[in-house]
Amino acid sequence: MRIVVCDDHLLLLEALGLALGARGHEVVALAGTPEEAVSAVAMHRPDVCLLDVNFPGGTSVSAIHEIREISPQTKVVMLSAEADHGIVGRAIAEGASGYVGKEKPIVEIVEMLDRAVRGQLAVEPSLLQRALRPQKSTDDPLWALQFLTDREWQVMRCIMDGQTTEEMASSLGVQRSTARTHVQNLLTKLGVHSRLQAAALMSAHGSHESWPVHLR
Amino acid sequence: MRIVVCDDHLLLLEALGLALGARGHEVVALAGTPEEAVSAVAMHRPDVCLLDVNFPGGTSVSAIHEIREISPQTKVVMLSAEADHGIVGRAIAEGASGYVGKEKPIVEIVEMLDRAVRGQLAVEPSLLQRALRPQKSTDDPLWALQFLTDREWQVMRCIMDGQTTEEMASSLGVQRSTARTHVQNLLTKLGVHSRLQAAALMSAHGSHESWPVHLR
DNA sequence: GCAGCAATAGTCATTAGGGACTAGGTGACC
DNA sequence: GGTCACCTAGTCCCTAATGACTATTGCTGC
Repeated sequence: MRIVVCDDHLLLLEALGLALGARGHEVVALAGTPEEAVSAVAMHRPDVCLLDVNFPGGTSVSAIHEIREISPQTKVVMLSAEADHGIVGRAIAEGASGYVGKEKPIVEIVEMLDRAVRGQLAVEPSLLQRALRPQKSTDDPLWALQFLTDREWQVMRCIMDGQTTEEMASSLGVQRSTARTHVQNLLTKLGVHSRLQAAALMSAHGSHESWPVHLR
Repeated sequence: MRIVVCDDHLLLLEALGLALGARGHEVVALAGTPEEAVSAVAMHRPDVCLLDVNFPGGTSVSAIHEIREISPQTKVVMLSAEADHGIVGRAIAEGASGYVGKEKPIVEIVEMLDRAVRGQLAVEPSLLQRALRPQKSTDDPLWALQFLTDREWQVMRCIMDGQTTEEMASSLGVQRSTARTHVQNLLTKLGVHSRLQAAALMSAHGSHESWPVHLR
């Protein structure tokens, strides 16, 4: 197998390259960022790209799409540090062929890469089940987040910073009544009754992942 | 060098073992948890133990102490995924000889291990500087956390959950006036003026690390 | 026994926050 | 040109939260 590996931990990158090389596979490129991975794939057209999911702003997930477009014969297998079940489904939906955790032994990872190259889906059945179950339904506490406007996301950040209405108004450059309206709309959309609950909602359910990309 | 490696990602564990082996070092044991690392060190008495800091509840840091006690000739070098500057100082204070990030190339990690074995401190100067600067002084926003009582930590958890005073009172099994007093004392101790600010303080500055161990 | 702390409970006055509205201005889309 | 979504700004009324207190109980350590 000809492989491109992408991870932000140089240590893992090099070590994994060695381990895969020792098993008779050819690691044609090491990438430290999804962008590097995309250009490496464009250049080398590998059989498979092993891509760490843990990059800020969902760059990994969007990289899947680019890679599949640039080099359709290249399968993409996601590599995850934590068992971040939520992202499995999105990765597969974007075109990834597999998803494997870093807690797995190398033999299993190689096995997954092999399955991906053979055209099979290389995901643990239990993970796949869990990814398919919660169909992003309206009873999800985070379902409503997608309806927040940009301004409301800014207001959300102010809330997360513990600002009062007046601080919020001055940092947004509007009247306090306006800031108040934004807060109120935000609370209504989220179905909560206080800013504190809104903050709790965000910090409890992976605030980072649900944050819109263009607003950090 | 005879090395014990401890990380919860089996992938990194194995790959790192291979990479170190390929450079002529002997990895005598791989450990998936700090506890395993401690017993592995007790059994093999290695020159150095490479220990991932990323274990919940600060088990890594306490493992340093145990390792140093069981096998004083064994140097401990911490391995970190994120540049978690805050923990560098604690690790060194507990007896670690070094601290290196996973984003470093293997040659540099081997170099650090070598320096640790030679009795030198194997920490990036910039990290060490940053670790020594904020002397846990009273101007640290988290300095006051150590003065919170157990009850106040429970109240803090209620606040983080977005509960109102009444919800808090019923979940703590006290009168609302009592819950109120606890909240007020908590706010005063933290030097903030609202529960939202308290929550922001906790979620912004690594809420997990500063939480007392016996209360999760 | 007494000092000190924590937990409990209460008071009063003030401010901030929230619910439910209305409404003007803007830009996008059909 | 009209509709719609969004940002803006305002009102009235009420509840929740905060600040600043006092006070009792129970436990711990000297």
